[in-house]
Amino acid sequence: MREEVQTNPHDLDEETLFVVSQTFKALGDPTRIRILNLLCCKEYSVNDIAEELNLGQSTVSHQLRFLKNLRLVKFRREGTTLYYSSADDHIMNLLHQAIDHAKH
Amino acid sequence: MREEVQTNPHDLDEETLFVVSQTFKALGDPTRIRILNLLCCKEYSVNDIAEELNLGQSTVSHQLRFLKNLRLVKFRREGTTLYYSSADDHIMNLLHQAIDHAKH
DNA sequence: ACGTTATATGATAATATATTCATATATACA
DNA sequence: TGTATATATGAATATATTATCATATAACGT
Repeated sequence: MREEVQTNPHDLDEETLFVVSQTFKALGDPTRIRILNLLCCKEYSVNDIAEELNLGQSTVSHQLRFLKNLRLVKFRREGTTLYYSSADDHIMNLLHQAIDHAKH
Repeated sequence: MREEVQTNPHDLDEETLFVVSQTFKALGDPTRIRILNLLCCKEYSVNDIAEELNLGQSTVSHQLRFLKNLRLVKFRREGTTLYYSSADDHIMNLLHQAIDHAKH
């Protein structure tokens, strides 16, 4: 028999809550928003992202790992260079809805 | 003449970045998600929210202030009781899209 | 004015997060 | 094998966030 934690019908189950909050947390940081927005239309190497957005290489790499763990980005290797691109159309769509909304 | 900080056409302006990240930050916490999700369909008093979600009164009040500052919720007074309800249909829509997405 | 109830606020402590620096790894090529 | 380049990683620090506790405020009824 398994624990039934969820008792209130108007509340969300823990798993959903975790996934949703993690996803929005990913979108809740300016640096990650800038990276995702950049990756909207084409792939970029780590260094290109750092240059385009004026960020440190390490910062970009750390944030890409974060986004990769959530499967929001993916990459492909070419020699020593890794080309990152967006991986979740649905979440990218949410992001752009919010950006459009923010711009009025 | 004013400072032109934004030089890269693929990057977002600071104002948009701030609004978007703040909004997603609001949705990036389990407690706030539960509150917003509860307020989806009807209004609740602070104490009712606390009871329904098994949270402290102070916690709920603090989070409601956060959400109110972002105009994601509004309230109406009746005697000593404040009834809170959701105030931004667009953002509530984003939230429910993400919840549906998370539930597969 | 006083007590009661509902909510807000301020301070604190615990935890999480983001960036930076230094260094490690991995691939390519001479 | 040695060097160069691209990226990843770990540690440390600074900052932000969250929940809790105690207390304040605000409205109401007596």
